[in-house]
Order: sequence, then C-alpha cells, then structure tokens
Amino acid sequence: MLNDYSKEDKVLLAVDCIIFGFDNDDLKVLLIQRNFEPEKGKWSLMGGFLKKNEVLDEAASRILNTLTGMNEIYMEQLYSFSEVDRDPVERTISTSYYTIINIEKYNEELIENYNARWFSMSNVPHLIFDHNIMLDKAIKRLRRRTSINPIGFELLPEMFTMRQLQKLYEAILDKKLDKRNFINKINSMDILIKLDEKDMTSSTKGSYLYKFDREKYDKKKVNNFYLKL
Amino acid sequence: MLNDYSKEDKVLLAVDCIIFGFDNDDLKVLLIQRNFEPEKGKWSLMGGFLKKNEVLDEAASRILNTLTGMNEIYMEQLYSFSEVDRDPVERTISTSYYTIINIEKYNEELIENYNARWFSMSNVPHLIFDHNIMLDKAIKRLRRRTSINPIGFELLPEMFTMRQLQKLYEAILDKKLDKRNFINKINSMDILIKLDEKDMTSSTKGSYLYKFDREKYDKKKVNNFYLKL
DNA sequence: TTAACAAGTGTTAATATTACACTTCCAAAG
DNA sequence: CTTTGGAAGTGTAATATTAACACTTGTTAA
Repeated sequence: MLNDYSKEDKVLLAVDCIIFGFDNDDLKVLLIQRNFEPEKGKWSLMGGFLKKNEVLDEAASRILNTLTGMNEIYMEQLYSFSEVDRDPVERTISTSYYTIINIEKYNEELIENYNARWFSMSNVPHLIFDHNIMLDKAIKRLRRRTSINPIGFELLPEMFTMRQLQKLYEAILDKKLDKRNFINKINSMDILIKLDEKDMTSSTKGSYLYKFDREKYDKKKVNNFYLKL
Repeated sequence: MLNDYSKEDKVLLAVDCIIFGFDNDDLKVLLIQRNFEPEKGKWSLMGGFLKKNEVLDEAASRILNTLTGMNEIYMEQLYSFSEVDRDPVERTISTSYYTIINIEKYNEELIENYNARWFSMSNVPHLIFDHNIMLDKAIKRLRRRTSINPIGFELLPEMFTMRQLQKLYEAILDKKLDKRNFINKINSMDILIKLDEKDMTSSTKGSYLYKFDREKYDKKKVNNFYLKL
C-alpha cells in the first residue's frame, strides 16, 4: 500500500450559503435569481467554489460578503451534499453553510448588485438542484441550535425590548410563545442587562430596553448552559 | 457572469471513518497503524478517497466494509474538515463519518488484514493530521445523538438484558446511570418486548431477556420521540 | 375624561427528574 | 440441608421544570 494521491479523482467543491434574515417580524431567506446557465432565471442559494488556499469557513464568509457586504458573521457548516448528478454540468460536491443576519442593514445594495430577494420561509419558491433540501435541513438545524445557544442576540439592535426578542424566537421556532414564561426563562439565564431607557415606538406606555451582556454570556457558555423554549 | 466551471480549482476529497465499538463493557474506537508515508507507523482513522461516481455515504460504507467486512451499517456524516495544510502531501478536504458497531463479530479478520486495533476511548493515542479533532467531535456528537434516538439497539445481540443495555448507554455517555431510573425510562418508551427467557450467565438468579420492537419504534419515530438520560 | 393599546407582572397545576435501599432468587460452598 | 454471596428486581417521595392562565398599569390621542 502506497501513498500515491495522483491516481485519485479530484472534484469540484462548492459552498452554498443559506442566509436567514429577521426583519422584526418574519423569518426570511435570501435567494438569488440566476442570470446564467444552467437553470437561468431560477431561484437558488448563493454559492461559489472553494479556492485552492481557502478553508471552507472562509469560502462561506467570502460568499456571504460578496452578496451582502457583511463581515465577521459567524457561519455554521451544515452538511456536505454529494449526489452524483446534483449539478448537471459537472460532478460537484457542495458543503453548505448557514447563518442568520439582521435584514434591515443590508437590504438595498444587494438587490441592485445581484438579483437577490428575501423570501418568507412560508413562501419559498422551487430552487435549483438540491437547494430546497439544503434549506430544509438548515431550518431544522437552526431551530435546534436556537434552543441550545442564544443565537439571536446578534440579530437585534444593540438595545432591544423583550417583545422584539420574543418575536425573534417565535419567528425562528415558528410558534407562539407565552409572554410571561418567555420573560422568566430569559431572566433566569441572567445574560441581559435591563436599562432605564424605554422604547416608545410600539406603545404609549413604552417598554424597557435591554442589552446583551456578552461578558456574563461568555462565562456561562463554558458550562454549556442552554435554553429550552 | 457565466457558468464556466473549468476555471475552478479541483480538490481531493477524502472520507475518514470514526468507527466506535462496544464490547459489553467499554466504548472503543477502531484505529489503523499506517504502513505507508506520510506518518508511517502512526495511528490514524481509516480513510479513503471519494470516487468519481460515488456518493459520500457510499464511500464511507465502502471504507467501513473494507476494514471490517460489515455491510449495511448506518454511518452518519459528521463534518467536513478543510484546513489548507491538514494533509502535508496535497490539499485534501476530508468529510468524516462515524458509526458504532458490535465489536465481537468482526474482531479477528481485520486485525490480520490491516494493522488495526481497538482503543479504549480513555486511551486514544496521538493520531495523524486532524484525526484527534475528528474523533473528539464524533464522540460529542454520538453522545448527543444517543440521547435523541435509541441508537444502541443494533449493537446488542438480538436478545439482551436491561443490564447490558444500561452498560451500553453508560459506556457511550461515560457516566453511571441509576438502575431503577434507567429501567423506568426505557420502559416508558415502550419499544422493548420482554421475553420469558432468562440469561443465566451473569447471575445465579438470571435476568430477563428483551427484544427490540422495531415496528413500534418505527411508528414512534414519526413523532420524534426521544430519550433523555 | 375616557378609550385604546401594548407592557408588565405571579401563581398554580401538571409533569419530569432525581435520589434512594431493601427483597428475591439461585447456586455453590460449607 | 443450611448458609452465604452476588446480581436482579422493584416503588416512592422530594425536587425541579414546564405549562397554563388574566388582570392591572401607564400613556396618548380622541
């Protein structure tokens, strides 16, 4: 038995990104309309190919950046898809990544550069290749993950109300949560700082603003604390 | 923007297998001693390269089969590792898979064919490349997964005692479980059939044998029932 | 002044989890 | 035949977690 790599088959390795977004109301996914063959005109996830000196994580970040301009967003590897005919042009393996970002900030530019659009999760079109399968796997993983790590805080403004946070969780988990139970649960985690300030935009009474306490969070993460909602 | 795949870099795609085993007592992992460069003489996971017309799942099964002779064993994809220098010979991405098998059956042959050996999880040597990282990720995933799906039944003889089942879970989770609580939990899942027969090998009194009720299990799986231990 | 609207707030019941110790059965030894 | 040793088997009480549920407060605008 010898170490001869030269006989082995090489393949194209793509990276496809499932980009979820939250707009204070709805969970959405960012799709692009292909202006190239194959499947021109059809909707698809944003993707690209892994480069020679690039790690998969970097490729995923690069692709996210290309489309949205965003940097330093954590992307999680989802799964590697390898059906022989998944891409009709050539054998291509695709490692998929997902993330969830704040829609508001990066809305305008990208729609101009690419034919990109946010779709409500309840209204996703038919996608090319195996992209619907990827998306389905991603949403399931996101839901499981959300219950384990408080993933959500990056998606909200620095200061936010309990109501906003609850809506975020409701959007991800796709179910209504009880207001009081939610607040108790969040408070019991002890990773938020309640401010004196109030947000007056959504009610006459106003609702208290909170800040995420990253220091406390990082300390607790060591002990693998988690949130079940 | 055009659909020109020809400019893209191709890479070698390896598949490495983390093969856990259970021998009625201990959780072990199957490693091979490399008789080829690089890192000749060092311990490593069993691996191979993805072939042109092969799906990743198939490659993983093929590698398992080559080493152990086993067929039709479910292997779960773990993660794709892509550090640029992870393999010093050539840029290689590795998608890792793991499974857990019954050691007893396939012990002898493989040790002859390959320089393979079972290592207790508490006594794993330094492995080549990033294989220790893979193994670490695999054991964590196995533990999480074990609590979600009753993965273990395939690993036991067709008929087994509660004690054996408990030992299996203890080995995977690496912690002692309470006998009564364990039995209650398992019984509440209602997926075992208690037989009239007893196993007399481990005590004078003998202990009842059980069978896994796959039919009931499959019905329940639809509802995503799970086991927390 | 009052009507409308979201914010805020605790308690109880149900369920799930954990901790814990003695009896039973049989074979082998005396 | 009696005793002893060793694993199997068995239930309950305490605690912790989760789920269900409705009224009061504060403010603005009509």
